[in-house]
This record gives sequence, structure tokens and C-alpha cells, in this order.
Amino acid sequence: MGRSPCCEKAHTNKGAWTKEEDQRLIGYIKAHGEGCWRSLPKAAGLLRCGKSCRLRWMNYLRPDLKRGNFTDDDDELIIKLHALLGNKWSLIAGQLPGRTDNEIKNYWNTHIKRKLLNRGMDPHTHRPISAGAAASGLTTASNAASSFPSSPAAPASRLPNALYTAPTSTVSFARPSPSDDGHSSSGGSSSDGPRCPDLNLDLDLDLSMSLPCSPPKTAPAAASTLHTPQHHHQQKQSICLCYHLGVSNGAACTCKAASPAGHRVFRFLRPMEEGQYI
DNA sequence: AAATGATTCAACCGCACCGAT
DNA sequence: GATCGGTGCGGTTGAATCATT
Repeated sequence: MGRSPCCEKAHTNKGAWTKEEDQRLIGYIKAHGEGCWRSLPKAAGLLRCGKSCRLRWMNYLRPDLKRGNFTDDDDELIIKLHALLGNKWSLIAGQLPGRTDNEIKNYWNTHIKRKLLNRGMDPHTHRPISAGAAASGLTTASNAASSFPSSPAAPASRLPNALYTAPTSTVSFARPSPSDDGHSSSGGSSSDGPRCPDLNLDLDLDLSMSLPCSPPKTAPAAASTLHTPQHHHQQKQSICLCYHLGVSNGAACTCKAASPAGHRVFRFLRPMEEGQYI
């Protein structure tokens, strides 16, 4: 029973890649393109699992990867996107051209978590740490934050509730007060009342603004017939999230980057809630 | 200079999903 | 509708590197 393993483990290398392996992989993909990772190792003469090849290529060898430090702007964007999407690293990475999900995940765990903690924010909920447990009378948005995905099983469709259920076309998150930039746990935002008091963010989602990228033409029709989405692979039932985020145009929106295999039409998607229309 | 602890990040693992059959 | 193979994602691990004593 069960599935056959993705590769014959007894005959595959593991661990760090050598330069020779890298060159083989690069050479093969340059010649034949990505795709069919399962058969790639054999075709390329690599004693590696297909998944390992894919990971190496995606996270390290791809020519369009941006190496080097994250800027403060990157940090803030990641924080905002994490507040909206939770641990959906691939979606977050979709908004940071040249960055990989793995890189962002690592960066989050090693840097941004600490940064938020230093601000007195809970990196999971994006709420002030001391006020978090005591918070009551939560708004929709703060409910969304409190249900954030530390739970691996949390369906993606449940995550960005702040977006999904926002009663108006604009969702505003409280801006952290200057005094928060330290150890303040009083959290100026906690007294902001109904305006998403616990999400210490500065993220305005004005859906009435001029849209940076058009929603996919096929999405509305598909979305109109969808049922409850259960996962994040929703190209048939999704719209471009850039569209809703109001991400600046051009490079930031990588929605239209299709994978060589043509699986992904839009790279940055969010599932539609039932009954929701564009 | 050596030992120890902390941090970083590439890589692995298991699972879930999609498309094909 | 059920099953299977391929792929992608998120969580975790562990070796390498850095900082401190």
C-alpha cells in the first residue's frame, strides 16, 4: 500500500550540494527547462532525489534570485503580508521578487520574529504581547489575527479574514505609535477601539484605488461557482491578491509568471470566500 | 588559541493538492 | 468517483559559521 517513494533513497546523495552537482543541474535546466523533477536527476546524471533538485534550483540556483540582505522596506512588507497571510511563505515570497519562500521563512524565524518581539508584538498574532491574552471584544480583523496559523493545518482560506470579511472596501490597520518601537507593551493601538485595534500594522487596502493589475479574466467566472476553498492551490478559484492588496504595479506583481509546466498562472493568489465577488 | 554557546540557512521530510487515468 | 504520480508547501533539522568567554 501507499505510494512509492519519490526516489530510490539508497542510491541518492543527500546533504550539501557540490559545485559539480550544481553545474550539472544548471546545465540540464538551461538545456531542457524546468519540469518533470522526478525524472530530471537521472536525465541530468545526478544522484539526487527530484525534490532535492527542485529545491536546490528554486532556492539557490535560479538565475533570477536576489542575494543579499533584506532592506527595512522588505522587512515591513513581510510583516504586513505575514499579518494578512500567516505562514504562507510562498505567497509572501511572491511579493518579493527574487526571494524564495525558504529564504523568507528563515529570515522571519531568525530576524523578524525577534524584531517584533522587541517591539512588544507577538509574531504569531501581530498583537501586543501583554494585551493579547486579555483582549476582548475583538473586531473581525483581530479575530483573524488571533486565529493565525500557527496551526499548520489551518486552511489558507481561513487566514486572511481581515480581508475577506471586511465590511467596507477599505481595511485599515492601526499604525504603531512611535512609542511602540521599543518595549512598550501598552500598545497605543490597543486603545484604538473598533479600528482593528490589535493589528499593529500600517496597511491600507483601498479596493477602490486604481488597480495595479487586473483580476484574471477567468477568475470571476470561476469564483462565482466555487465552493468553500480548502487549500492554497486555488488557481481556478482565485483572484490575484495583488489586486486586493493594492501592491504597486510592475515588478512587485508577479502574478502572471507562469511556471514552465504551466501549472501556475498566478503566483500570488488568495482563495475567494463563498459568495464573495470582485 | 581553544572551548562553548548562539545563530544562520541550506536541505530534508511529510503532507496535501492537482491533474491524469 | 477512486486511485496514482508529480509537484509544491510549510515545518523541522543539523552542519557551518559567528560571537563570546
